[in-house]
Amino acid sequence: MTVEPTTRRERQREATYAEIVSTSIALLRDGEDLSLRAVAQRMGMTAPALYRYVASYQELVDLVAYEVDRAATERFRAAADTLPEDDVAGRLCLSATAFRQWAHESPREFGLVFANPIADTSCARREMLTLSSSGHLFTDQMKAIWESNGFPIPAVDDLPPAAREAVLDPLIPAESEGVAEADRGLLWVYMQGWTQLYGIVTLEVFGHMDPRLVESGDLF
Amino acid sequence: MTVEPTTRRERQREATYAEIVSTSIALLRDGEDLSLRAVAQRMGMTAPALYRYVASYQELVDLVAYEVDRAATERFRAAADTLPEDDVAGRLCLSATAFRQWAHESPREFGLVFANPIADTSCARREMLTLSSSGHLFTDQMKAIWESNGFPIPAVDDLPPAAREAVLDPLIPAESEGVAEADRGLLWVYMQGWTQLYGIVTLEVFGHMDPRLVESGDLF
DNA sequence: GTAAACCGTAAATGGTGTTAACGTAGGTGT
DNA sequence: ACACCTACGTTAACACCATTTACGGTTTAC
Repeated sequence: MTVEPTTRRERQREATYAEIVSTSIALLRDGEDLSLRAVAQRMGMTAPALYRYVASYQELVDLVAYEVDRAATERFRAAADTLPEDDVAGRLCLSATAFRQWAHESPREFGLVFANPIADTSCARREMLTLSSSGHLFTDQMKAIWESNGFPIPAVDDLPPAAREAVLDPLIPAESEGVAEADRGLLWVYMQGWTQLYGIVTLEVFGHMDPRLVESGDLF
Repeated sequence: MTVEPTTRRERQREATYAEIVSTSIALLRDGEDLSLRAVAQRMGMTAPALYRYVASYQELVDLVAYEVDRAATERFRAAADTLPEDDVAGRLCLSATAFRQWAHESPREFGLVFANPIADTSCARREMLTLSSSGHLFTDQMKAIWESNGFPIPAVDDLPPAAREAVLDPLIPAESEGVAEADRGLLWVYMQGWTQLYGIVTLEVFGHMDPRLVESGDLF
């Protein structure tokens, strides 16, 4: 990963940096809400000290959101791993329902990651977004299905111009690596599936959906 | 509507009640964020006075969200009214794109109405939700299309059990009035369409979607 | 060994929602 | 017409929040 000229000071710094994030996550898990003061207090520090590590409250939120996404993705991956590797469709299905279940168990975390404005602050997450964990997982699984099933994907030339741009030069979590340009139509169907899953789950989590709709019309 | 034993006092109360909401909306429109103090100041009052009218900040938010939804729905309806009444499909399409455009123009208001948790506070909106304006508009338009086109809808007996419950006894904005029980499959396709539209728009507004995807794979 | 960078502190500023105690006008009952 | 009471507003205070400033002590580097 990163080079490690760990000059002890940098190690210590990195450690508290990690502790800040983990403390924040613990805070959320305990149902309290995220604040600089609360995080600092749990660490035995005062709030202004955190400004040595993060530039603002929003930056802390972005950091935590990234880590939460990373951790949650592990769950989605683990859910898929209960099936053999060749059951590609089943694996995606399990990951998707794991995503939904996670969202319902921890709506606050879900809101943090997936229902927080990103664009306006030109924040630290714009860069992180391109390498978002959950996005990578789902595109990978999508690719696995396609390589196995060979289900039909739209030709990249048949896409609307804006869509063609978007799949050829993605700004959004999508593992474009390893997908030939001609097969980028795959990303298009990924995006459509993702909006569907995201829409359902978000409506449910925010209470805009009938709570009695459990496992029915999921992805596909 | 309501009976009107307006004893002058009640009229005055109702007036300031309305002023609170309208002031809040004006506040949002000016880009400032909603707070009891800000609203009170604009009205020439002090913040604690507002507690004579709303029980908490969250209740104010719910009230404002409801009114914002009502006002926005007028826009969606007006957009549809640029087409003749028999172009039912075109009207829905226009309303949907108006919805999307509105969400982009006023993301704060959009977040207020559609990306705010409802269930946890067991709040005042749970009742309001059942008669949400935008939900009614879209179900009405859906019904108009179906009555004109007669496109295929799933039989209510073919639905998964949970879905059958939900369409027969809806908790969610859906104009079930005037739809025979046997035709409630219509509500099912409404919900599916709504999740799709909602998913796309929410992703876009929150910046999780490639900004270069403008008008492409909308509803249908 | 000395200078500089780093990391923490306390104090203060201005913002938030919310509660309590208090006055004062308006409408109500006799 | 008088007393009463309720509704509506005030001020003061509490607890919490992000953020800035100025200051002290360690750790590193030269």
